[in-house]
Amino acid sequence: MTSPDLDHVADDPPPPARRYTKGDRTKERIVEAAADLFSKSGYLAVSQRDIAAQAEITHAGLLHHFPGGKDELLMQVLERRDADDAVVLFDEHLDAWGHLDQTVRIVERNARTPGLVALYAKLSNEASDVNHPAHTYFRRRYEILREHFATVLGELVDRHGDRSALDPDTVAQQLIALLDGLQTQWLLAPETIDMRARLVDFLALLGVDTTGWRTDSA
Amino acid sequence: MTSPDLDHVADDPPPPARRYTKGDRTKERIVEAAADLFSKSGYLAVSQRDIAAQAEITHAGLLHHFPGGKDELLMQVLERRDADDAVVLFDEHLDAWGHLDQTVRIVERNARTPGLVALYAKLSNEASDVNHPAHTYFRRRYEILREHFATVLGELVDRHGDRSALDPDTVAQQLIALLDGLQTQWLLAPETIDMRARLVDFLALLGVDTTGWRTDSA
DNA sequence: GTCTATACGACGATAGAC
DNA sequence: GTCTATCGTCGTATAGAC
Repeated sequence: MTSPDLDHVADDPPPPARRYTKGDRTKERIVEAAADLFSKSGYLAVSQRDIAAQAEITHAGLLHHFPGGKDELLMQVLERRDADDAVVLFDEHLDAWGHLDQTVRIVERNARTPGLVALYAKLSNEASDVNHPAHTYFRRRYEILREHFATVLGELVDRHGDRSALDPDTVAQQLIALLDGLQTQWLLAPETIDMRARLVDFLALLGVDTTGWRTDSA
Repeated sequence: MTSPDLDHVADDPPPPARRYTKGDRTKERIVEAAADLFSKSGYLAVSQRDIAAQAEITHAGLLHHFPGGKDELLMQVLERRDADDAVVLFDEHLDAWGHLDQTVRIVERNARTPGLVALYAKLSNEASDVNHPAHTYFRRRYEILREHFATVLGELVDRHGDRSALDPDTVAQQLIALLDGLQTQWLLAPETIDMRARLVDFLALLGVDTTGWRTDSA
């Protein structure tokens, strides 16, 4: 799937509460430009020079701030988006049903931001190579997601005891797989698939009460 | 998912039953080299010069046979693999249950060929861009797959009438999504997931009798 | 029809001046 | 902190030898 998560993934030491320097503002501009271009054209189609131009800096100037080049920029963009999603996904005030509801909402939002969704989808596959700059990031990401949904689904299975044969952890893997796979099809041919409806169908199949969600508006 | 399909996708006019020329053999060597390198290193990491070198030909010589460069080579590699899978997937002597059984077998085989699986996975996401050389190919591919599984699932739903509320076409979308998504997780962290077992779980959830399949050997 | 030689512009990367 | 200059490699293209 596309966005949920992290802060957790990038658990750097807390930033030393420094003052904003000129370089920080330049960095900001560069990351902004990178996010914009990545979302529009994908990761691989964008060059360092493109990003530098949009940030109104030289190609070499960009590399001064981000020696890792596109890879490093990419991580910045990912972590930035993740911070947003972590807020809604890991809200401790929600019960299991509420968490699934949030998941549906994230799917709905994703359907409105194809650029970033496509970026995540491409990356999560590129990153299967152990040498890819985002490999560790995505491994951690899926680990956290699986844990999250296993907990959520575990609670729901306990409540509707009728399906107690289902193992929360493996069902979580299935749920995540479904979300990812739906996105692949949706990105390829948006008019042929209703991601939200298919997700709700699956939850219904699991025995989750989806009344109020079930609007098959494809 | 990774491989099933086509001949159907590349519906060129039947080849004019020509004799093998020297160039055909060279083409063969080049496609072989491309398939090998793509599987090992992915599509984007491989250069035309790499392929040419492995095929023992000049970079420009390669372009004589494949003016479209890597893109054209890519399609050759894809269609070659597809020809194999079409045989087992679209076998008309099989009933619906047999077709699902073949699907499970393909998943098992995929688990033994990570290179090509990774290539397909990366491509099916890269190809969401309408300008990608394989965009049309993948659209067609998913269309055929959905049709195929809709038919298969439709028959099974008819037999076990108890779940007749399920729409074969949308369930087919879910099944394909599951297969794709499981691969993403498996490529990223093979030791954490059993693709075959998760597929069988899903089929069981649909009410398909999976006795004899259920070997949760993760 | 098969292939080599050669060149072009854009890329990621680095060194060093200001 | 930002620049210019330069490197080797990439995909692409063309001219012409065999």
